[in-house]
Amino acid sequence: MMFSTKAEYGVRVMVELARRAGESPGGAESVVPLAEIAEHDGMPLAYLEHLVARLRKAGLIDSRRGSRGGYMLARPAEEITMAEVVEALEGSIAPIECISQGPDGSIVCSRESDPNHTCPTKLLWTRVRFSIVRTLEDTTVADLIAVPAPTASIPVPA
Amino acid sequence: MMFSTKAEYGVRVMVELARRAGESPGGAESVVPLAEIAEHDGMPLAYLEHLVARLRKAGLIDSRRGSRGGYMLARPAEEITMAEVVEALEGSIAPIECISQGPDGSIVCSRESDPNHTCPTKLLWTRVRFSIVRTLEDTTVADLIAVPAPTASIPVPA
DNA sequence: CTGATACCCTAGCTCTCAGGTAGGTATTTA
DNA sequence: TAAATACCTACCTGAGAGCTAGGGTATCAG
Repeated sequence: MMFSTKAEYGVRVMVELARRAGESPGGAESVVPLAEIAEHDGMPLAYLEHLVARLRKAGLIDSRRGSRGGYMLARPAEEITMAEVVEALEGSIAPIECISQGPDGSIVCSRESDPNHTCPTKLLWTRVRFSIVRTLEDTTVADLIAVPAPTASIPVPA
Repeated sequence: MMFSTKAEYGVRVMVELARRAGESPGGAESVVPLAEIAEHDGMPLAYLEHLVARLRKAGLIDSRRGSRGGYMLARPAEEITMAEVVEALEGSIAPIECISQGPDGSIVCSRESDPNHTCPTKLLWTRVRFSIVRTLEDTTVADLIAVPAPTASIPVPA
């Protein structure tokens, strides 16, 4: 297990916001109260509030306070990648503790404090990290709202 | 952080075994005592013993007991993939707790106990898992023993 | 204005588990 | 036999995931 439920829950919130954004019949902004999402998906409201705070600080969602308030996506669902969402929730994406991304974008291995002792596994973790990031960047919120209908193609066990 | 030091240490052990296998001048089998690797890489010996036990049970290394005993790779370094190593150490590869691989190879989401409620994030985690596994399968122990000079940047496969 | 709604913030709680220690037994070589 | 080494089981401990608690603050309906 690698990502925590922070990513799990957070992504589900984003998907739910995107779904309801398409629902609004008039020109309404369609802000969604968090309690509604929490109940719909069976996630603890108080915990979601923490995650949503991170998403807001990352500029991925906007909020409206007060009665009739709630949250909405800050940008169209097609323009929000999972890389942004996951990074906002989990922090910098690193497949293993010793690997991180420096401010200049280069991959840094904390085992290599001694410069003439390169870490043999750095190549592996760099590759893994790259493939994860690329996959997350290639998937947007919009990709996840179009889940196929549960009716067809799912065989019901006897 | 996603993989633990189990993967980190275990991979380093495999690489070290591969390196010393190429050293033997005669036709010697070149078994390596674990204490030697532990000291060379600065890893705790008692902890390594646990990890090595997993690698042995997975058939990735062989052992010889008694004085002058030690460990050696069970197969050529080119034929041992990181997917095997990491899976032996960490268990089944899953990017998140709710996702796992069923016995038939299909990806299972534990949130989908209710068959008419498909999990919207399953697509994402499936994609991420697939990209991780593919990267691990494409990298062998042999790829890591040839560490480039500290100067060069690290290439990433397309 | 007043209350209800719902966002927003800070603290702290609990249980799991990564990461490691300890101490013993079995097996081989010299 | 003595030393070296693999092998096994049990235990310990700090940190962090995954919450809960309880307040504060902005906004809107009436």
